Amino acid sequence: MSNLSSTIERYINELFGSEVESGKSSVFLRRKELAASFGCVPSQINYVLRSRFTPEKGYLVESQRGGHGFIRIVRLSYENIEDRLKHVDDIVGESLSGQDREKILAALHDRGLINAKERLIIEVALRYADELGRSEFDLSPYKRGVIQASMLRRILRSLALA
Amino acid sequence: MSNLSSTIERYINELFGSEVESGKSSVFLRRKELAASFGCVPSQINYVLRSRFTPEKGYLVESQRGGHGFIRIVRLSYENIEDRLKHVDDIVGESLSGQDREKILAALHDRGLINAKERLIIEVALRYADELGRSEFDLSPYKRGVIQASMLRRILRSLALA
DNA sequence: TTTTTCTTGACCAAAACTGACCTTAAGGTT
DNA sequence: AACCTTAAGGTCAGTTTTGGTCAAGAAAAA
Repeated sequence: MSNLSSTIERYINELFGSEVESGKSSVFLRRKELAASFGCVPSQINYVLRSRFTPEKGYLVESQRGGHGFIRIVRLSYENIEDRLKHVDDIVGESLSGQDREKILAALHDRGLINAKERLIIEVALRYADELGRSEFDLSPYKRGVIQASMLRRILRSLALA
Repeated sequence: MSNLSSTIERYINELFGSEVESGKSSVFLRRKELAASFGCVPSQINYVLRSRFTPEKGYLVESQRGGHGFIRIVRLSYENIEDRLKHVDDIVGESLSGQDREKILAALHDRGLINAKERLIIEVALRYADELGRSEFDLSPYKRGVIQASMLRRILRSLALA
């Protein structure tokens, strides 16, 4: 529990403050300073970012090297995560056929969980994965469906956090 | 907080003014004057242009040496579909490294071509493809980059057409 | 015991900035 | 014209300042 990474994670979360509702808040860090203040090597910070502040969890991380470099963590809001997450596993099964895909995306769109543009992006990504699995890796339709299902689950999870 | 380059970048952006809707606006500079007014060497201006006013960010830079020399920065707009498609192919190369991915998505986000949520979806989809290519199919980093590049191209093309 | 997560340090990459040296254009001089 | 001078801007390599990556070992969890 009280390992360094979790401590640093907690510290960064405190930096975000308690403004739970704001749609999109962000925090700036200096890698070297942060590492120094926790008495660890700088790459430890990268580890924390890589393992805790991922897009899959609703965060975007940007950075700049060189003089006045920085690390910026963007959090895309944070509300009734539980509810929305619950839907995701309900809605997306183990494997997704082409027809499932359309039906599910239509349903998500209807329910207002995604808008038209988001639906388009997801659709294109899933179809590309399907096509690649067929033409490049010669996968069975079922396996391709499994891949699409996990990709969709990931996207929806990250969206649920966002 | 900010470095010189970013300050100069901001200044130039102010020169463009807020006429967001004029199809193709441009700005003229004298390199030496600008450098003098920011108290830096002239080549600093070239650095700012090279790093901030790139085609990827939607700009073209022209210049003329000699007496009455100048630097002209043109802000491009992509009104018709062909231009947008061409721009997509322009900025997404053959293969994408993890850093290319972040840079391109950040640039598209900055320019308002995608919003934070859309960026998150794309990011998660690309990362999933990358991870799958690595852990499931044991692909080389380059090949994984190729896959991500084509996936991103498809997504952006579909958005350009929409 | 096996697997996953954490931690570290050596090495790498990129951004910012500077200054010495190069190229090009305009306009005057011969 | 041909040449020279002056007034731009361009390039490049070196330095400094950050952050990034990766692999190996330690610690914790399963």
